[in-house]
Amino acid sequence: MSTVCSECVVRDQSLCGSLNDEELLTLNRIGRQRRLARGETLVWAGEEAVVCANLLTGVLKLSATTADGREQIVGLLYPADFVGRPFAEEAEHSITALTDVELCVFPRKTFETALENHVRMERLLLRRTLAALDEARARMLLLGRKTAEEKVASFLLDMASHLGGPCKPGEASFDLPLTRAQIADVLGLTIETVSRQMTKLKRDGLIGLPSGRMVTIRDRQALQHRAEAA
Amino acid sequence: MSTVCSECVVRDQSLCGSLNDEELLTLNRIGRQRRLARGETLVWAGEEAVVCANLLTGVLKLSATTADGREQIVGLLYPADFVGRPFAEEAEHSITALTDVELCVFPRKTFETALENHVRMERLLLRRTLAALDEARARMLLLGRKTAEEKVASFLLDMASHLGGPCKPGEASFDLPLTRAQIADVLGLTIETVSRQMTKLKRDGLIGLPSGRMVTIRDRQALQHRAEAA
DNA sequence: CGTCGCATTGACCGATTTCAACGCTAGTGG
DNA sequence: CCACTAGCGTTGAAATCGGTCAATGCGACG
Repeated sequence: MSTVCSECVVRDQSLCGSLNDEELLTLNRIGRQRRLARGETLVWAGEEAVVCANLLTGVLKLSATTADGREQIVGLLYPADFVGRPFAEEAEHSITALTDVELCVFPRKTFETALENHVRMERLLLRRTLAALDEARARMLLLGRKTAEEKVASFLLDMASHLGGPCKPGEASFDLPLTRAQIADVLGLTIETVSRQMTKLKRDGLIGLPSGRMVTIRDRQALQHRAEAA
Repeated sequence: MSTVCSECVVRDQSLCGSLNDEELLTLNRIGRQRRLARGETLVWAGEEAVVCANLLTGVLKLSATTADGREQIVGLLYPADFVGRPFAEEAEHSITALTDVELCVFPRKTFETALENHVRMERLLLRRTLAALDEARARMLLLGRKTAEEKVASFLLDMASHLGGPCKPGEASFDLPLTRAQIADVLGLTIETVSRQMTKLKRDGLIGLPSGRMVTIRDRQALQHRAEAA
């Protein structure tokens, strides 16, 4: 893991891509690299939100819970995504590593100041936040109006586009970074329903499940069809 | 409806609150007042997103639909809220008036330029977008993990805080701007379930339903309790 | 080999949907 | 003035999707 921003693996895709070399030096000074093991939590909902970060490698989940412990995953973060919530004293959501993770962490307050001093970065964050809002709303449609089968199909396509490289037309394989329980928490279902829907899709030949977390998209078009209609 | 920004009903609460009088003049020039009747649509999902706006009076809904016509309302907008999606060519959601509405409308492109020239406004939009994202995610928890009763109770409390004036401790009455069908589309339920849950809350004395759209919060605390636990 | 965590499968149950009837209110036109 | 209709809301009965509970399978790891 390099300690120099200019050699960063997500240099051009992350928010920092908006900075020139000189500005990067400033950021370099306030940022700190950090690793999280699978399962570790960076931020706890309800506690003070101390940090922001850029995600370098791995996958994070953003989750909310009811008072009695039901959990809903409200977002997944991938490399180059911005992590955290500037301008909020208290964290609304927990942020937890689904895989081992590398982050470039900033103290939130310091980062907020940096934002104000680097308009282009602020602008980029605005665009990303707007995009995240669109995505969240798309997921509201999924949660509120889609059937279990549609949810699972949509989820698999989503994962494929994030993990299976740039959208290939035909087959694609990838290793799910989530357990069935976590998938259930993304989709607002139970473990059992997720499992049943996946075996159904497998039986119907749309996907393959060679082993535990491995998934192969066999017929992307049919899958897309199931993600939309009843 | 005044045509001068400085006399605007939402002058201080809207995005424009970040502008000084001189800057307001610039915006005054590009903005145009517009009324929508209940049921009229400002933006259609899938079409080019031509406008942004500030909402002056009334309530708007933001909605997404599946290919086969199921609808999910993904947001409600109240006076002083910002309307539209800068930096997107195509609208992801339809924007429709739930009541008669007054707007201050800007051509999207022009508004984007204005944003870039007025950093304080851009900054304010960033904060609002971050807040909207938090809200969307809270609603994801509701859609994915709450029961019908919890959804309806949460919804009523939400409406009360928006329409019943600043959060009074005891009773509060308001006129719902939504039909039962629209409430169902907000909560990811059916009309019938919404109706049944509301009569249940009424039977139990937590709310009153004097006539069609009128609602009285009788016991806010009990209602809050039902919004959270099973 | 035993255990632990995760995944699958089956049987049953129940909350919510679906389908259908009915009621209320407001507007309309005879 | 009063049927008559249209739109919205309520209520009931039946069906269903997904949840719950419980058993089993399967690998990895000590």
